[in-house]
Amino acid sequence: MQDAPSRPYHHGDLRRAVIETALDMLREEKGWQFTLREVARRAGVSHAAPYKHFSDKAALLAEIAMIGFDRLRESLSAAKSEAPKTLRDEITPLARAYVAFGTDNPALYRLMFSAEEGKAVGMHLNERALAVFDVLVEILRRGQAAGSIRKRPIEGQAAAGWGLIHGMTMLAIDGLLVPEKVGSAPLDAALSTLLEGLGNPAPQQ
Amino acid sequence: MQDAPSRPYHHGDLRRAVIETALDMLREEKGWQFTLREVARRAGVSHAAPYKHFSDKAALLAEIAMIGFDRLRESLSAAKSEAPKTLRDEITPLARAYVAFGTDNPALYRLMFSAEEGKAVGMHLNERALAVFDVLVEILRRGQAAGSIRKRPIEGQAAAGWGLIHGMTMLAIDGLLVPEKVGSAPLDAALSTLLEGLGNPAPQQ
DNA sequence: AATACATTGTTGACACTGGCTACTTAAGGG
DNA sequence: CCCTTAAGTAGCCAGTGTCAACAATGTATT
Repeated sequence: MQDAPSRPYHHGDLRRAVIETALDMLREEKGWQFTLREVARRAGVSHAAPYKHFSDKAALLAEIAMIGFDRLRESLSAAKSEAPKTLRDEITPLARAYVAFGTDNPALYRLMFSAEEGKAVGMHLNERALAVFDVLVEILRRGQAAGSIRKRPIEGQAAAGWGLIHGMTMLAIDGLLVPEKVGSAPLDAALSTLLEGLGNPAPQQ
Repeated sequence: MQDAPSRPYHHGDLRRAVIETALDMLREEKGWQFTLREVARRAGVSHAAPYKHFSDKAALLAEIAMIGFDRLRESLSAAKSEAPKTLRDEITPLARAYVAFGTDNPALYRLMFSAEEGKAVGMHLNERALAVFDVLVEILRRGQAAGSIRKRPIEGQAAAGWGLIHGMTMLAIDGLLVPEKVGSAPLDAALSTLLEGLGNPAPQQ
């Protein structure tokens, strides 16, 4: 990590630098144009340098998408509340963190869910995506065990949860959650409806 | 509409043909690479011909996105049941038609929700997108009036509905609704949860 | 009917970008 | 001192959007 005014011939840690630069680009531009040359340019290296670390554009993209899922998971872990009293207390911060991740990294989030960007990679990618799904399943399972959640097939409940959050995230990214139509806090409102669908009639608010 | 072996110099209705060809392409390829030249090629005209009907690539794209929303609306109208007895009977076919539209036209659906593909167009595009939203609001409003739906702010309920359907559609397009994780009929299951969140406790199933 | 005009196509080219591939050059490690 | 690694330079090749000039066809006007 040398910061010498005249950079040394060898960058030292270009692989990481390229990934970081790419992530920065995806954070800034919603518009999804991603060129290797541009990444190299912004990383301050020649346009062919990345090829020493990534066999292919698709390879870089795939790795970035995976990292995206990892970071999403970190965001969710960080947002996890310690001793949630109600299901709402448990889910709300997670949902907010999820949507925030999407709106903070619009192009990255789209990339993560574009699939078929490498076929063979698809498997691993799906694994990581479905790992996020598992977090939700876990919460619901505990909720059912504790009796705060209706006894329904968990997959269906989790599908509803993931679908809702994913959908709200996408709509938010696309600027479609305009307040005039959808109210001031659409996510919270939607969550309320979801929670009423998940929770047992009695105890929940 | 002449089918003469040697096509006449003038296509006759190229504008429509270009749009139709483009829609075909978007229906086939999930992978979202869309070039004017390819459209022209497949439409059987020279690569510059489309410029007589569309000032710009963005213009064509914008028009196609709008048509996409129109067709989505038609699909929904066609799926509307006549005399639905329950809220579930009313919403299920609509939701299925919505998701089916997405999975049948993956690239088109993505295009419709990519926004910023023309800025100025964004307004009109959003109008049409939100028109779909209004369909949902209408159903919910009647449901509330009839007493089959909880009295909550409608925007929130509609946001939950749209978010859920949109999210499920996206997940389906991306092949993320794998049965092992998410069950055999994830949409129906998710709808059940949603409906339990929307409906009043007593009458609903 | 003949001619002018507007439409709608074709051809060809330009500018540019972008992925990728040699080949060359620096630097560090055995 | 050599050899591997990691960077730079140069360039190829394929596309793409777009424009300008030309050709065919239909339409209106005289």
